[in-house]
Amino acid sequence: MKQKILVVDDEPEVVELVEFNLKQAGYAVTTAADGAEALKKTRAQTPDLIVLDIMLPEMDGLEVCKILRHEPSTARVPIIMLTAKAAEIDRVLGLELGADDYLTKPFSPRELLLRIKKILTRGQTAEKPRDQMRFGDLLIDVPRHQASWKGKSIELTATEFKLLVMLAQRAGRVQSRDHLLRDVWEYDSLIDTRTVDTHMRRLREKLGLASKHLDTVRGVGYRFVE
Amino acid sequence: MKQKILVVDDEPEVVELVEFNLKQAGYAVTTAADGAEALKKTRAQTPDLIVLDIMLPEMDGLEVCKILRHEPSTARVPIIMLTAKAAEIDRVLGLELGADDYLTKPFSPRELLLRIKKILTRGQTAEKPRDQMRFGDLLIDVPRHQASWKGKSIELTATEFKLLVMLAQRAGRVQSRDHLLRDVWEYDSLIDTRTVDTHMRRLREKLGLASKHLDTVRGVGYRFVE
DNA sequence: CATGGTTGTCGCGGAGTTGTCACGGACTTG
DNA sequence: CAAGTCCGTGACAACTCCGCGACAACCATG
Repeated sequence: MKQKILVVDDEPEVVELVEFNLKQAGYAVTTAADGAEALKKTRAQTPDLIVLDIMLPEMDGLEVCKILRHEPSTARVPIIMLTAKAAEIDRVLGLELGADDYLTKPFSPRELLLRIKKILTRGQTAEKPRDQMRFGDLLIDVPRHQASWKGKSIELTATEFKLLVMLAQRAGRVQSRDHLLRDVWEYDSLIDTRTVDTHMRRLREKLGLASKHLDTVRGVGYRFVE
Repeated sequence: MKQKILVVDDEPEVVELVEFNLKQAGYAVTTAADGAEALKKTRAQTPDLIVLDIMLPEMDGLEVCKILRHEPSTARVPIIMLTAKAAEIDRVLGLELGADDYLTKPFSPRELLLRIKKILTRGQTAEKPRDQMRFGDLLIDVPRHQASWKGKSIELTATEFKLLVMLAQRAGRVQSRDHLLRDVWEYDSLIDTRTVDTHMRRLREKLGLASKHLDTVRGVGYRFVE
């Protein structure tokens, strides 16, 4: 029994790219180009997962997400959000819409596939809320925008916090400076990649002992280790 | 839109009792008498919740649960387990099948209803707005449209009050200016985000000491702290 | 249409944050 | 082991962000 995935985006190229890759990977794919269509198709076929762009004509992705979450029959369908700008992630997280994951454009199809698999194979019991993460004594609470070590809160600036979250959410995997720049800063920013270093330093200073989670991978980038 | 519940038990009396009570409470109920039937009906209609007896002929409830959890389209359907003996609870828990709750027979229908409601209303993100909130000496009464500090009422304008309520209802979580604009001022108003600042200032002035609850999170937004 | 209250905008200024750069140590490579 | 690359560090200047005072637009009410 193939798993059904609904892809929602108003850019045909994106839809096509994603559709092709997902079908390749053995999923049954349906598509929608705007919010209304997305709602209709979701209700009709209850897909196993939805890939949902934030920027949509008329009704945007956040709105769609909200509505789906309020209808019992669709409340539990996992949703992966696509955002063009890193800044939008704040809104996704802040609204607590319960998106199961998100990705900033441009993204590699492989990356998307990985996340889809992760969500679909985890049962209901498996790791749930991504908006709060604990690594030993280090606690990261995204909606509260607060990190703490052994219960004592750590004061981080906006960028530092975002950087930490990005690293923690991809714990284990190395993130290149370019990648981090794209995700933490706006993706076409003209910022020097060495700037990331500086922010890592400041982040490490403030984290104190907890900075043991932040690994430098020489020649590649940084990695969050558990 | 009625929520669908599937009741699985091989004792007709139990099924009848539960079915009656759930229908009374406004749910759409289907039933199954054994494991195979349960699986078939679940796949066919994706109920919003399943009440599942452990003791079943042929394939028992634990088995059913396991199978459902492994199929993506059903993995997220909440399950309440019914057990005849308290000892069986250990098995339910031990197997980590991810039953969302359990009940030992004999149980009161009211008890079951309570648990069902609890499960169905959670997850829908539905931040049910409380109509009265207290934070220390600060009292916020939404229907009366009134806030008070140590019993003394605070005169707030319409916007100020709405702003306060929005923040308080999401206490702890940071709200970006954009988000506040969307919620307090309807939708895609063309209002400058800096306007939020001004209103925060006025709100703080009027709240006096109570304004300690209103945190500024630089670069992100505002947060109500308890 | 005058009045009083409410609401959105603007510009200023200080505190805090952020990006850059140059230096030097650490690690890699041949 | 010498040259080259890469990263951590300290310092600094530019900038951003938020609180504030002031003001004009708006709106209901008498």
